[in-house]
Amino acid sequence: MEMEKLVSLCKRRGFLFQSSEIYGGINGFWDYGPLGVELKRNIKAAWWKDMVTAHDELEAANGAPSTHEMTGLDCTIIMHPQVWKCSGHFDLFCDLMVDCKETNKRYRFDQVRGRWAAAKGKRIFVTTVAEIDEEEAELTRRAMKAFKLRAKDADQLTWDGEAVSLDTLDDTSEVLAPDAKEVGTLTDPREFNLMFKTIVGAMGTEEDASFLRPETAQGIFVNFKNVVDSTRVKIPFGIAQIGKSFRNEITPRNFTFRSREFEQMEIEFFCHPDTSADWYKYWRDRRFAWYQELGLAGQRLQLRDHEPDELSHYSTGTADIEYAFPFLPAGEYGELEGIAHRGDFDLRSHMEGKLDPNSCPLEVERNEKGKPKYKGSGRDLTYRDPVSNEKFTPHVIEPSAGADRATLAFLCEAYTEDEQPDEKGEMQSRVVMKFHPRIAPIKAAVFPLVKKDGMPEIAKDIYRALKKEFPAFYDEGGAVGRRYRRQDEVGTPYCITVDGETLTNQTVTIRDRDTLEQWRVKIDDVVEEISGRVS
RNA sequence: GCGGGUGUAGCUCAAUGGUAGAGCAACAGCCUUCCAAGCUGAUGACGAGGGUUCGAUUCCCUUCACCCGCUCCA
Repeated sequence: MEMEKLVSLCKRRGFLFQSSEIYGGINGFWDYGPLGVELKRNIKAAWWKDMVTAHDELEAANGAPSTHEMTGLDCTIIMHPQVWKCSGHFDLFCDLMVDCKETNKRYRFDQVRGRWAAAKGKRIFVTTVAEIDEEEAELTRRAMKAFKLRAKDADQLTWDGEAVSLDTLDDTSEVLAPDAKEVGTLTDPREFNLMFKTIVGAMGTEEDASFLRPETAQGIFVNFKNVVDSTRVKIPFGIAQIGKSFRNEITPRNFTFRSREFEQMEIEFFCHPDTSADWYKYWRDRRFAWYQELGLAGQRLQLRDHEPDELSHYSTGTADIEYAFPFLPAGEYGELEGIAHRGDFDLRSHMEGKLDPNSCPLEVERNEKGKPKYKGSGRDLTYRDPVSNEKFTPHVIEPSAGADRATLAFLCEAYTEDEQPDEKGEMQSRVVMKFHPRIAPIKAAVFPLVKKDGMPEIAKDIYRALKKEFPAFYDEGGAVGRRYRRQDEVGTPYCITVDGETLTNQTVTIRDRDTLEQWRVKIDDVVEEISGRVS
């Protein structure tokens, strides 16, 4: 399926629009139209129901180490700025970057290190981004090459000072960029804010700057103690949240896949360190099955465990649930959800101060004076087990899903072109959105076969009864075949038709979107019949 | 951020230095007793800004957006 067909259908039928379209649009922002909002709401509602409200905490789920509880939360988009400093986002998301005009590569200004080198009467600042233990060898290799020195002439190369970070230099005109052949190809450092910055308070200044959250997770961590203290939940338990997050993506692209404003569905699951590995496996498999149950059952969905070298130092396991979106090259997958074992990194960071993710065991990152680089809250976020009386910092399993990406995947998966016979028996192409009935924006449409003999009145009564239970649609215009096709294109799973037989025996036909099969049910049973199939 | 391409009606496309046509969709009506594209009618567009020109949708510049490749994907 070509992506343009889906994009076109999404606009034509009101699933997705470009944000601010009448003004030319704005890059990285998308609006959900009348049908899109129903689809996405259904996906979020299914997630919330399956993960939170319908969860059975009295019995251990299949594959789970024990019973567990689930609860919800909804916190603010703007939070105390210290949250982002301790979470690590401030350092990761607010960087000075330099670009190399020769190689088009981009580097973090403070991560490029180099040393003044001189030979043949010239002096340049040779740089590298190599690991610290390879730095000296790499600098030497690059300097020799830059001065066109052979190995036997190594003694002609002289160094001036120790290797330092690039951000200690005033200008970059004599810098040999890490991958460049020419000198002076780096741009001036430019601020790269991947978090949206805003000012809190009408009279606020830069000192009152805060950020729109780049993930919903931190709101859960900072409320961990509130939830434990205000409810009777006991570990193991999870806190779920659905909400908007914002990232100033460098290259928003691929329809809604990488948007600057997006919605996440996240669970932070808190458990004892000893059982955390089992819980990680449980969530990984459970979340994968969730997508399959809602219709992403084919080869395009995959569960991929991260390679050890992909993992953060503190994570003992991370897996991505990925979908082969049609806009990606063959064989490539895009992330729908990541399930990460995060250890005690987050809670400890909010207690003690930002931890250095590269330290092992994890230690607080410190500044030149030996003080924590970013001070934590100082609050005790440990947990005391009421039975064993053991006190520990819970470990966290984080299934973090993108609601917009899931919506897009369901749209892609649903889009189907098939051939069905017309009234003359000739095959005609048909576009049908094969949504799982649970997430279909409209659950049922009601048609009078023709506009006479009281059929519209009967159809309208059925329509009203259906509408009390779920989104339904009434249509009496044009040939009935055309009305069926219209519903196919928006993925309505069932069409109910009032015909001549209805007038004599009080039954109507129900037509299945995918098979086109029809069967008759009594008017009084229609609501129950459809309800049983769409919830 | 770099390079290439594109931008005309809701969608898919056409034409033109003298303000634009079609098909489908949508709307009203007719006809229709089960799988769109019969009939009649009315509606609807040159992404934005600037320049050249008597006159720009057309040529030029800028900008915005989308697509492809690179980069990025924390």
